[in-house]
Amino acid sequence: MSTADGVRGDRTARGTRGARARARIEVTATIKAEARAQLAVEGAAKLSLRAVARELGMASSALYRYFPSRDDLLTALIIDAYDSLGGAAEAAHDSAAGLGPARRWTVVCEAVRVWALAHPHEYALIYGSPVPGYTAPQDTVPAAARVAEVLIGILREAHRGTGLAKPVIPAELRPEARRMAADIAPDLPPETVTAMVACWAELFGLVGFEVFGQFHRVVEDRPTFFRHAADRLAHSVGLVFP
Amino acid sequence: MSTADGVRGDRTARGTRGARARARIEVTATIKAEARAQLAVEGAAKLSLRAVARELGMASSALYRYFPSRDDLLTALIIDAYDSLGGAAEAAHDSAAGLGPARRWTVVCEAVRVWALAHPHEYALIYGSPVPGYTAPQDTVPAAARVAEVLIGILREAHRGTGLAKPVIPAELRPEARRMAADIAPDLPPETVTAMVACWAELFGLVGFEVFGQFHRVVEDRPTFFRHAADRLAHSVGLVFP
DNA sequence: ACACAAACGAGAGCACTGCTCTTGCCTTTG
DNA sequence: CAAAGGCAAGAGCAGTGCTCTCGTTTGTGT
Repeated sequence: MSTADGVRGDRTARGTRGARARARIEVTATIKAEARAQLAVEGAAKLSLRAVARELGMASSALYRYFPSRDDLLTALIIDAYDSLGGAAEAAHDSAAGLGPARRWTVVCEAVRVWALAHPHEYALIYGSPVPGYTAPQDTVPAAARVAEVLIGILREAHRGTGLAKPVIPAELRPEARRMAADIAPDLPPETVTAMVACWAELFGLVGFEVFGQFHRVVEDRPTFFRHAADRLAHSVGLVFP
Repeated sequence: MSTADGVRGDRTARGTRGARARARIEVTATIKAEARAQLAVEGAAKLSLRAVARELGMASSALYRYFPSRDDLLTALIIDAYDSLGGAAEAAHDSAAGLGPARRWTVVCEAVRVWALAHPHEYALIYGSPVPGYTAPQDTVPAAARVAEVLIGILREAHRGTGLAKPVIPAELRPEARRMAADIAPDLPPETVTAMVACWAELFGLVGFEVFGQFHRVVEDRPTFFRHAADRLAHSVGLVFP
């Protein structure tokens, strides 16, 4: 057999064995780190492959061995950003293990907000206008779902106990609610899943408005405002506070 | 006096009198129109001054007589987009004059959604990542407030009648709520204004998720889903359905 | 009415970008 | 050990935003 390790016929860097392959993933990580640093300073629009290469002391053309195009570099950064945000949400959830579902919901929401404020350009990359070709690459889908997964987990646990009220839904939304529940969380009531999807989007509306400056001269005490808004979302999805 | 018409010493195009000034605003409009056309096709990232000039049959350098930089052109487009969205919201509100406040709220929300889906790149320009220097120019503030103004008008009218329930707010949010109410709508209860600001952000979270494809393979019957979400927002801000 | 100044359009040019192609080195592998 | 292929570098192309200069046109104050 031609490729000894179980990797399909990638043209470059098959496997992680060997010094060369190791160097490759290390260089890839270095490039991403430098790109992320420039992203944090200038924003996605001004991220320049040549500037990254210059800072790394290599020829710009050499960079194309690792990322076929600038958009592919951006896509890699997008996936990393989703991962970082997902990790932050999961860490916040774990750190609040002792609290009830409603409190944990708020904690996770606040973690999303804090992460977004700490990484505004990365947040813009994933929840602002999609900069590359306007259609999100399929690779980003699983990474994007991690925050939602955390929220679903909270609802699932509340559903097993008694801390979950079932929202009301009009008849015309019933079929869609059943479809969504079957796809997302078959063990939860369709009404809960529907409300959760809406709250999910609304959460990022709140965070986005703050990160992008839409609350400038409108909301001043933003932590308090957000905390209450997250509580309202929790209530709206059916979580009850003790 | 040196400048006859009451305009301060702008270096270019003082006043609207004269054939030259008229030609100037016409050329300005033509440039913006062509830029908007390219924006709709390619998105803000790929909007090119040279391409606009090429399409208009003029030298690229001539374009700088009308817009000092590419970012200034984008800023003009941003203001126009805010204006267009605000106009759509106002038109929807007027067309629903006969309905009650809660119904009108939903109608306005749906108008925002429809406008955003019809002008995705312009929506991305104003509510996605702020492409130019990351701080929104002050000129955009009044234009941005128009949608919020429509929603406030609905709440104001409901408040005069009996169609507005007062949301509940924790004590720690009281001062901020009073401050917001004083700034935004002193004639409305602080609780209402606070809930309205949150709903405002949440509305654009819902719209943004749909426009930017975050609902891909999650929500299918999006009009119905959104209508119900808008109803929930109305309920959450205190509007009661008949 | 005329002259002056401002506004204008066009062209050349600079520094920068993403990306491709070719050339030579060097590690890995059969 | 030799062939193959990953790798880095350089040159080069087409495109970009933006500046500067140069005639020309147009409006206006004396």
